[in-house]
Amino acid sequence: MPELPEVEIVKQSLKRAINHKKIRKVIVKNRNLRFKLPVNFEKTLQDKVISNVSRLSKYIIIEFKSGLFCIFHLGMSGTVHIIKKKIDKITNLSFYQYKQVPTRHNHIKFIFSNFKIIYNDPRRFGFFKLFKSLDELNIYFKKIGPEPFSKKFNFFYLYNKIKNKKKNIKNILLDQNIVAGLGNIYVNEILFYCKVDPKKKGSEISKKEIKKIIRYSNIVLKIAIKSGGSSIRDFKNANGDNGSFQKKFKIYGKKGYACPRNNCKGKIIKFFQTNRSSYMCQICQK
DNA sequence: CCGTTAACCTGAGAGC
DNA sequence: TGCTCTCAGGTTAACG
Repeated sequence: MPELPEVEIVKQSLKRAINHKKIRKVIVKNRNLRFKLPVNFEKTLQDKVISNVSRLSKYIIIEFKSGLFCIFHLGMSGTVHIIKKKIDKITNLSFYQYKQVPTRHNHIKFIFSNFKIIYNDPRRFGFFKLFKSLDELNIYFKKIGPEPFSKKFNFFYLYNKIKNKKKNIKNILLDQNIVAGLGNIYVNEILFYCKVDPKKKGSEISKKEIKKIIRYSNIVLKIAIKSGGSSIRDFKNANGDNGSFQKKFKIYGKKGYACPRNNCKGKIIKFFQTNRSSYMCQICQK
């Protein structure tokens, strides 16, 4: 489900809620995520104080005062929920309040003093990992490519990465070791803006097109973050709010529609590239 | 090294 | 209603 903009949105809302707070207790209902949760997971995190929350690629990184790191990935269907504890003034009873609490697949609960965080993930492709130090963390992320917004993601970098590639540009851009954080929706959208055929080989992409890919990666992702991400099926930020970037999709999920480009008479077609759906206008994407 | 495929899971929606 | 089939925002182990 989540690509860079959605993960960024989750990170922002999560950071506001948990930064500088102490985890009082961790309760695990199901350890069988993408990777089995470490046996010491609950104990390691109990009573730890959070000193920062950040994002790298599609990962959220929680840093603790003690120097420990906990990272997690949402996979395809992971969601994070902040649930505030309210106290009824008449009965003095406390209860948790959330716009819509999921009933199933709540695998992990992080209990704080006046709220709790729930990790929900129906398909269980998400996962958590612990690292004892920054060095360990850096080793884990060593292969990940540059963030699309970073100066490292520039013309020379991308040109050298793709100039000899036989792989199609769509799959190149989905490769997290080339550039971090792009996923199926945003790669489809970016290539439409660039007027580039997703089937084109890396070696066939012109220098002009490389520059466009970099520029539109930045533009599309920035607008998506500003829109709160894309909520197609069930994406919500940690406060339960939907994003709105899905309303701005040009081609994703728009099979059979007319090309949204002015003066283009093309139709949007759908096809598969390595088992993942691709959309394009056959006339203006070359 | 490179590129391709299958596998990991559940649920929603389409078609019958 | 209900069955069966396809598809979904991601990653990675295993193979040639």
